[in-house]
Amino acid sequence: MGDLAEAMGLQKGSLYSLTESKQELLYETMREGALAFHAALDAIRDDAPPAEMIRLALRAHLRVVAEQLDVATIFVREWRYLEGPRREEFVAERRRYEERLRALFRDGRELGELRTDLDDGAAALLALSAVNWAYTWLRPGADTDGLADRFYALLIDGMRGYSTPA
Amino acid sequence: MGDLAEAMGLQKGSLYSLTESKQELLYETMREGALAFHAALDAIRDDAPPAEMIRLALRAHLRVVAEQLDVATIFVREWRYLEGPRREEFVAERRRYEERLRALFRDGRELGELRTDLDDGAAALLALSAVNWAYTWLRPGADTDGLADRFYALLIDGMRGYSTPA
DNA sequence: CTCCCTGCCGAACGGTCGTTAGCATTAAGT
DNA sequence: ACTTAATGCTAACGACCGTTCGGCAGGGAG
Repeated sequence: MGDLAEAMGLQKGSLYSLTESKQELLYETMREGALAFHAALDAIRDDAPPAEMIRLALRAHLRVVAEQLDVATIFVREWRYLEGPRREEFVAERRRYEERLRALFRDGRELGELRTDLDDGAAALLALSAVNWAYTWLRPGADTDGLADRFYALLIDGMRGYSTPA
Repeated sequence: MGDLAEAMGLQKGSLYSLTESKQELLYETMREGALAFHAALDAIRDDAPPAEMIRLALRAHLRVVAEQLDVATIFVREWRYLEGPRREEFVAERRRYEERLRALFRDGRELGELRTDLDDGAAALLALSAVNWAYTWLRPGADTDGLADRFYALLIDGMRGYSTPA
């Protein structure tokens, strides 16, 4: 709170006419993160084939991380300092997001675009790991679309064979 | 330190006849983590083909995470509270580990087992993201070998086509 | 011009936490 | 038996930090 006040040019105590508590601040930032990630996912066209949806979802997620690095950091790392019902709300929110991502892989399998023996749980976990870890190395201004496409290519076509024609 | 003392059945102050400071404790745990990860990588047979090396490296890493979850957590998340030269030492140590992993992908490409247009930087980053994120969901006692093999299969063969015959 | 509300200040409170210092106890070494 | 060292306890210090509270300034409404 001291650092925040200094950055705002205020006294420490003056913050409490703007927010209720530090927890509340953390909570609101978490909500902002959840909103940003879900909104980014909402914004991609939902009439694309499943694999393309996955590519766009990776782009959307990485873009949020790069453009709102502080919010993303809260959403990925600092959320665990939330207490009580606010923490539970976060866990539910994140589970919902992960489920949306997993659904993309399940659709891809069921609609025949991805391999029929795909373990969509592992696939979603792998993709989520990549994007969740991104806050540690992504720098604002990076070419997130290019990065997402590289990850997408690796995930879809693998590292062994050559890419199958589109 | 209070929690630690309580867990050891000691008074807070008594810890300081066993360690120099909290920083020192954090530093030693980080060293233990670095040692464990490197040792696990050393232990895999180095005469295997590159792709197999990657599979074994994933297994080795996940095993360390599951068996020494606390140490792995320090190595992945808490290291940033290290200060001064100890922090720099960690950064160098981690870079060395990442470089070792990246070399596996480079070898795979150069020796012809992985695709010739492989971006080994992105490939290593993807693999590292998966294993680094593991501390958030891996539970002790999990089947880490099976998990590693699932990740390996996804990374190598991709999610689209069927596995190429061995 | 006055009243009141809002925003901020300044200071202090209360709690937490890492750390230190001095003392008591015990076991080992010579 | 005397020294030495190790081990842990008690108590307290000092710093940090989130939060509270009384009061002051200033600007808009009446």
